Amino acid sequence: MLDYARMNDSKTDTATYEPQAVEAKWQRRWQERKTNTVDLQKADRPFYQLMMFPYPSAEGLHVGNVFAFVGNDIHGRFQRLRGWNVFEPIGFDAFGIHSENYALRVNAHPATLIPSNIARFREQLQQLGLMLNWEHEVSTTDPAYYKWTQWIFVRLFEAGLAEKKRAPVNWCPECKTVLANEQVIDGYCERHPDTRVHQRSLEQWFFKITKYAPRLLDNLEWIDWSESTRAMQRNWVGRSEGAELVFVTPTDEPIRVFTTRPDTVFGATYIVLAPEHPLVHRLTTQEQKSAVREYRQAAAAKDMVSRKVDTKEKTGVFTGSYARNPATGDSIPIWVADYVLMEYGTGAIMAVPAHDERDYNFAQQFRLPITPVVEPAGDAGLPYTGWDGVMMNSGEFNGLPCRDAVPAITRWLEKRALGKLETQYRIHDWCISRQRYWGPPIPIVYCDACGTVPVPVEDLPVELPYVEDFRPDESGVSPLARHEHWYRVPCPRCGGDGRRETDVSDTFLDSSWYFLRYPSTEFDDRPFDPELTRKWLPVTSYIGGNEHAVLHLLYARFITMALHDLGHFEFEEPFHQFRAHGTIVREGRKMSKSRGNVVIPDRYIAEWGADTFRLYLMFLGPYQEGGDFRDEGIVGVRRFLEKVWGFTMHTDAKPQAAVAPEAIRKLHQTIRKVTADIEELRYNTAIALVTILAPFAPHFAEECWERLGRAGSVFDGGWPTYDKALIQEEAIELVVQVNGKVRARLEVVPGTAEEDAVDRALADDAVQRAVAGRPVKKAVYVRDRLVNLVV
RNA sequence: GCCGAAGUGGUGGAACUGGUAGACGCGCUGCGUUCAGGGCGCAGUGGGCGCAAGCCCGUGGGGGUUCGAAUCCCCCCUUCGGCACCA
Repeated sequence: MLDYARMNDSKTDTATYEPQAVEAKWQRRWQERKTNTVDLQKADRPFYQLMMFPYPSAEGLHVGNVFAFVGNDIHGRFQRLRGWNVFEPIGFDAFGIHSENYALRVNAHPATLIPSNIARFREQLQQLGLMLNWEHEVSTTDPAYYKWTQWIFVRLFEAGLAEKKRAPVNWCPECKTVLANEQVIDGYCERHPDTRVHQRSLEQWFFKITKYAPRLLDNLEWIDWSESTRAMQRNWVGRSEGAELVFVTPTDEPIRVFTTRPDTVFGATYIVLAPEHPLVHRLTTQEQKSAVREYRQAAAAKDMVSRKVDTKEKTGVFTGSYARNPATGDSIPIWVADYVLMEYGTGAIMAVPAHDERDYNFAQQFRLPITPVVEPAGDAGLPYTGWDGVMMNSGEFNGLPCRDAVPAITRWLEKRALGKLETQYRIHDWCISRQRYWGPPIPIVYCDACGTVPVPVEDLPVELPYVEDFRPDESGVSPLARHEHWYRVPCPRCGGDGRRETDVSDTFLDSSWYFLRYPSTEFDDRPFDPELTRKWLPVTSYIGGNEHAVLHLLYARFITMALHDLGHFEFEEPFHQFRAHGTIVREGRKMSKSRGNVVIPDRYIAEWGADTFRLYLMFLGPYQEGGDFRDEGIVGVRRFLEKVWGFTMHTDAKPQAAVAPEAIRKLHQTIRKVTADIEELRYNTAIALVTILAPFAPHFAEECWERLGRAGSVFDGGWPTYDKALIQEEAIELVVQVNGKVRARLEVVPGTAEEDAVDRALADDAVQRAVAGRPVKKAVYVRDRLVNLVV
């Protein structure tokens, strides 16, 4: 409703701020004038600002996407204003179970849904006013893209980094496919929080990421990443330093164990094998045969969750055999128990009940001997697991501190070939096979004569056929296995009868290299042009959510390292700088559809405009922590823009107009502060001060720029610099403290000498009252800041 | 248990290398705007005492270092996130 009286009241002679009109105008103009594109070949100051490309869901962009993109965009626009040639590309991660499940639910085909979802996303992204370079858009479902995803598979296969093996894998009965370890949360499917994952033994393709474990960890020390993200990766890769020790058995094969405490080997009173351990069978005596068989069957029936949950109640069974403790020479019993896991270490442990909680529980339960070999520094009961102690009951090593005993004892055993120092990693190989439809087919052909044959590069891509029946089933093979006309092909090597691999690859393979593709989208004969790659990569700045810390970010690092080792480029880390942003909650709670508190960006943009919405999202809290979205808050940001609008419309554009020195000084102080804030991603505090709005509210800034009579785009105008001399105040407030408490404030000229400052402080009434006649013992002077008088 | 991040008014959050705690916003209170108000303007807004000038207390809790601590050190508590029968 228009109120003319009010409009006259507000003394507006220019139209009021109408964000919708301003935004539509500038979005159109940016497109026409190609404001947001950068010539990748010619650019001489490349800056690659990467945001995590979205999965184009049917629901459209959610506020988490918007928060992430706007944060990236501000940084990208800012760097551009500072003179960099900023490349800010976007794409769509459209393959995968997520899309496929949605298609199944609404009874449609993903191949028809995805294009319309992408169209919708494009429209929404346009509305946000991001500085996106649409000429380099990618979609992982485009054969021109996944041709190279398959090419990466072939390269890794040829390098021996991909292998097919039968292995116990995580099977989600709901997804009807295997999951990578990274996709299993506490034994439940990442996508189906109520569905327990169970073990199933299947032939699967694995990438040997474990081979890269040491590098994936070591490089974390020098890459410039958020500490939280690095910590998550460190935990996930999980390095343990220790030793591998050898326990001789009656069979010809000894038991190898991994331990982080080789110093305690004299206290190893029994051995435990995982139920799946290959030696169990041969080490089981006749009398124990049925008991062991029964136990192993029970363990196999348990799913991974219940096996890992109960940590106190231990179960196990004696094999009837004994092994020789390499340190004491004693015969110690060999047990089988499911608290030892086949996937970690060697699948066997030496049990030191005096110094390990689990072994202690087990020993008590089965009345096994407990021999202390570490004398604790203080008085600690058993089990004592600390490192502050000295060896006892350990022969010639008695009296040695634990830490020194580790190398000493290991070396002593090594002389007799019974041990060596060893490092273990928790990470497992990356299972990339998916028994589903909506993904790039794994480019392999099986041939009776030639075996496993990779599809030659010139035959790529292996296109995903359009099939109506793509519903997954329990069989453990992909729906593509039901389409004989597709999988029956001649062997690429001998031309004989061949059969395609029918599994498709994990979505995370698609997204593990998209940033390599962006600069090179125009080339269809190479995945990434060597020259452009040398110029634009590694990515200069990557900002995204920590939900991808151990999935996408780890896989992308691995693929980059592998391609580096194969000689494709110089760098081995894809993202020199990565910053994790926080999450947006609403009124203190997580957003969820069931709670009905999801922020729908379109609505806010329609009501308030994209600039206000962008600004508000950034104002909520520290970008790296996220914030609480409250509807009441957004109005303040809008008022702020309106104030600036009114001010701009009334400003005389004549540059020589006399401006108060005070205003110039404030401006320069602001420039200094805002420059530092944006560099550090402290967007919330930068906004509170500014007239320098462009990275935050780009349309708004363009409009003001134009109305102030400037030519071109504000983004080509450069970032203002501040003048140190102009920041200097003419008079500053000097705080006077007496015994650390503020008692007075004095106006002084900058650079006042200590003596003068103290004299002036003492002359002040309030200071005199506080001093109360006592002698001044000491005076602390911080130039232009404060005087502290100690009495 | 291990690793990481964080605890500041009614509220979201500011505070540079230790130097005026509470910027900026929301909310609230009062006043004004010839009715009204999801508008605008002005003033106020950490707690306590006081007519006032002013004084005292205050950054999760307890110690410490310092002329001076939200900030540094030690111990503890809480919240969030990651890892976890990982040997």
